[in-house]
Amino acid sequence: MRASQLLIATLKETPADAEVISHQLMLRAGMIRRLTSGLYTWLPVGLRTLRKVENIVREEMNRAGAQEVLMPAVQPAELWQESGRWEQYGPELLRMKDRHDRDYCVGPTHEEVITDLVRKEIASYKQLPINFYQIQTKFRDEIRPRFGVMRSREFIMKDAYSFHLDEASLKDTYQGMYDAYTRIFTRLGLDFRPVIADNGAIGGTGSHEFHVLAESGEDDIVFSNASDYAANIEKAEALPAPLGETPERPAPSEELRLVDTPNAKTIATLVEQFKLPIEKTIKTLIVKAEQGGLIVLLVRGDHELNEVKAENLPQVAVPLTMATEEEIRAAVGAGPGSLGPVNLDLPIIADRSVVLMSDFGAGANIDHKHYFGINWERDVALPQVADLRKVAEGDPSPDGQGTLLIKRGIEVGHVFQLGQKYSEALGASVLGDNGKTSHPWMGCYGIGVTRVVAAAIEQNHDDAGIIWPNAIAPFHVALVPMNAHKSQRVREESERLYQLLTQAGLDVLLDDRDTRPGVKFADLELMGVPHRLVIGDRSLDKGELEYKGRRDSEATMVPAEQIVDFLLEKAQA
RNA sequence: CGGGAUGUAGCGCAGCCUGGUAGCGCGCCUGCUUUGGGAGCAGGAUGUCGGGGGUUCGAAUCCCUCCAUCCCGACCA
Repeated sequence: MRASQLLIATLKETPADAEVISHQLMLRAGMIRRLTSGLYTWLPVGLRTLRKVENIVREEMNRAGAQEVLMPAVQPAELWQESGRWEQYGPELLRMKDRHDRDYCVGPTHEEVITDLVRKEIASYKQLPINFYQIQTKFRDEIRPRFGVMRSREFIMKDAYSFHLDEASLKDTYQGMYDAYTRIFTRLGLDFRPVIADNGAIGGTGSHEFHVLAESGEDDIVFSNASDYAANIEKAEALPAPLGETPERPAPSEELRLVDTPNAKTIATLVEQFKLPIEKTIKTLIVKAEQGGLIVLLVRGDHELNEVKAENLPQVAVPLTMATEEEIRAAVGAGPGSLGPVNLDLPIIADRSVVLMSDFGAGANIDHKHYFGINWERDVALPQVADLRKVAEGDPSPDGQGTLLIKRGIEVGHVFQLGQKYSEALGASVLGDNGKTSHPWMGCYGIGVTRVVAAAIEQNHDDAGIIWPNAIAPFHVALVPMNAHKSQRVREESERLYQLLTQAGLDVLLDDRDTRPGVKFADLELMGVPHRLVIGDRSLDKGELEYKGRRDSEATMVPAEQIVDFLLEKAQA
């Protein structure tokens, strides 16, 4: 590619509405432009990288035995009504009508369509297992699109769906996909971790997310410092004590007393005003119950509620909804800020750590009053116990080895054992070797292709711009001729190298623009081209070429006759 | 959905408080010079001042309203 024939739409200044670095750099490098909220046009330079990501994903999916299909982006409401998700899916589902007033949606995912295909095309166990994938544009009407292409409304996703006669076969393919994902993200040159994930509302038996580690990530990932345990914080179990140890509740040492706390509406002020250790306080959260009415969740003052764990409790209404102040007053007689377990006539579920507390403080369910010196059993009956809290750094690892660290991650992939939910709902069935029909077991496997591009930048950039891993760079190498307008030799040598390197299989950008070298250097660095060759009379006199890697601080001289091998090696690293 | 902010040339911004007919930097176009790190000089083009309504002799500026975008929140007692 010649730069003179490429839209190099670089920007010197950072557009004001770009928050994260990948969004800023994608705009500045001329990779994308925003059309409107959550919708982006991919410019030529950006598209080259996007296609490279797609191709790596495609190659590895094929290698893993999946078959590529392409399903419609627009889907009929009927299918979604069959699966029950037309009602279930909230406003994220973009719905529309055609000229005949029939309902459609723009697919945020394709379980329904693929299951429909399978129920029509697959009839025998002999055709199983089978795994279909596509690379498709999805639409999710996010409440708040942000971070550019990282959380946009329209995005490209690789989604795969596998079908199996039994659970064992599903687990087999699941492992195959897990391995394929590991190969994909390794080839993409990303620093990633597979982590145990929550199954969410879909249910199923197991799932892993693949996260790219980056400060700007939207998820908290927990790791053990002593084993390979890694999980989304949503899923990480909070142990009451390190495995093998039996936690004990200290004996009471204080009397129960009612204290006036007129200004203590939060844990923070309570701790500050009454010199109470924060781990001797309780947060009393009141949420809507599944059966109607309210239910109380207790978490230690220094802990945070894990919303997903709460939602997974059968008694708690989904989605988790905090009671309003009016509802609390009607049920308790006191307002938020003065709530506690003593004399509380509502069902209570306490976190594991809460029932290990003694001599603690909590609201008295009387406005502006708290009880201090509360002890279980003596002052209030032990409630139902559950794992409710988010783990914190330093907690014991759930696998019994070491303690937990927390890092931020960007979710770029998700593998999921779906079970039979969709095959049952849509009535997909196959005949087994015993002559009986059964609903196939399903797995689904997603990769956020557009998000991968942003995640790669979050992980690979410096002050000058993007630093692409070789595998997804828009160009492997840029040729910068010096003084081309004066030196015929430089022009000819640049052309020759361009042909030579291109024929060697490299993606080469010949910067033949009529601008000053400084402009070219700055643009090429911004765009993240990993390798640069300067062709000038000075070095040609010595039979050399000047090479500089994007991360190098100094250029190095390379004998001209070795340049192809030299670059081939560099571009594979 | 709640709170905050912003909307002026392609991009980044000033002007608004105190109304008088729009400006700066970058970019863009022309010419000359320049060519190893975002060139210099000279000349030039580009704005429904987010939309609509109102106040006024007069509105980018004041008032009302709508829209769009961004940020924060929607996990807290």
